[in-house]
Amino acid sequence: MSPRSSILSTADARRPLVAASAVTAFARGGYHGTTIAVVARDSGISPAYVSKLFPTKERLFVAALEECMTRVVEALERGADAASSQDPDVVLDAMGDAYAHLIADRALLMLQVHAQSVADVPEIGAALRAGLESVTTFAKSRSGASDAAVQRFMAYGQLCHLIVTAGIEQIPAHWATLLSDGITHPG
Amino acid sequence: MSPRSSILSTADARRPLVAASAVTAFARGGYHGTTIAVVARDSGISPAYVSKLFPTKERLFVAALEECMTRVVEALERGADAASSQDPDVVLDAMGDAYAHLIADRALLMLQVHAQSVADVPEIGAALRAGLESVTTFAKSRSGASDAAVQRFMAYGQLCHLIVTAGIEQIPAHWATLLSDGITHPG
DNA sequence: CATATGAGTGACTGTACACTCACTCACCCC
DNA sequence: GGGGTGAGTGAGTGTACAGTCACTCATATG
Repeated sequence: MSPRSSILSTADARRPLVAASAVTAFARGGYHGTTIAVVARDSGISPAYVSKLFPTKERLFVAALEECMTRVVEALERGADAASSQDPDVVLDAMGDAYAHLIADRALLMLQVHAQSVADVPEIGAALRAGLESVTTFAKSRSGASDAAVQRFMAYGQLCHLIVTAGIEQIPAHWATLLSDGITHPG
Repeated sequence: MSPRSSILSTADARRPLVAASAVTAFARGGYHGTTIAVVARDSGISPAYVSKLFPTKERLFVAALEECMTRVVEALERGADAASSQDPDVVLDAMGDAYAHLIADRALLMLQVHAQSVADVPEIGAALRAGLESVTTFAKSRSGASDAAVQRFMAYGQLCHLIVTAGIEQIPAHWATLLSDGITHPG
């Protein structure tokens, strides 16, 4: 243990930390709207080193997205484990609540929306599909719900994304409450 | 450019044409990923003149989004008019089919996804909310369906956006068909 | 014809950004 | 203590792009 200001780490140890910073940074500005310099600042390292850890911006975004989708599945898992019964609809509901709780800070939600926006970049599209596959298959197999119920689960998840990104939950008009009704918000 | 080939028009007549080009251009690359020069080329005018017609890129995007949302409502209207009965659920279904037909070329769909992505830009967020308000209120009032049915209509619309942007419809796996099932695709 | 008005542009400016490279320095093993 | 390996950076480079401006020219009217 050197008492020195040894901030040295291994590249392999640093990469996931940078990916975690990238999640919040890209969530804020999207793919094109976020610079490597911002991710570097959030990570406490130089832009040059970010580029060394992730050879292209695209790869950095993919790493962030993978991190994001992993956290989503973990949240669903925790929700399912905490369900009051193992009835498929109850489990699915519990997953929905867990998801709503997870995205209270908006970062994981926004990143998914941004990813949709640039899914035509092949590597990003592939990562998005992989993430959706794990979410969907997990929701289906863990809950044991019908295909239709899982589809509905995902559909209302997407509606939730729209409500948050567009800021609909703060609108008092009837059309807005109609959309938000029953969608669990962050406190 | 040779003065012969230039066809003079009024700025007010040209603006909507440029907005229409902007719809497809922004749909392709999103807000940050699309340059004014691209819109200019698609419109057959110079970048400088695009900037004269729309003083900022932001305003240009807003114009495109407004055009987009207007076309969506018009499509819903046509769908409702073509419904086989005036039963609320039937009308809503007909609107869904009309929407699916409208977004066959993906441009109007992609633009909405891109708009979500940059909805934190105040003017764009406002335009998005305005568009969603007109879609939602129209769907509700024209169909006469329950709030819950309209909410479901919108939720599955969002799921449709996800399916198309992520390219899920081409995946033969079960998780993918589960999501796409019953969502009308373009031929 | 003379002059005004407005459409439309070429050339430019300032800036921002992804990525590179030569380099420094910390740590480890002898 | 000396040399090798890899962490980490400062200073660039090339490029792309939003917005500006002085200008040309077409048309309209007296």
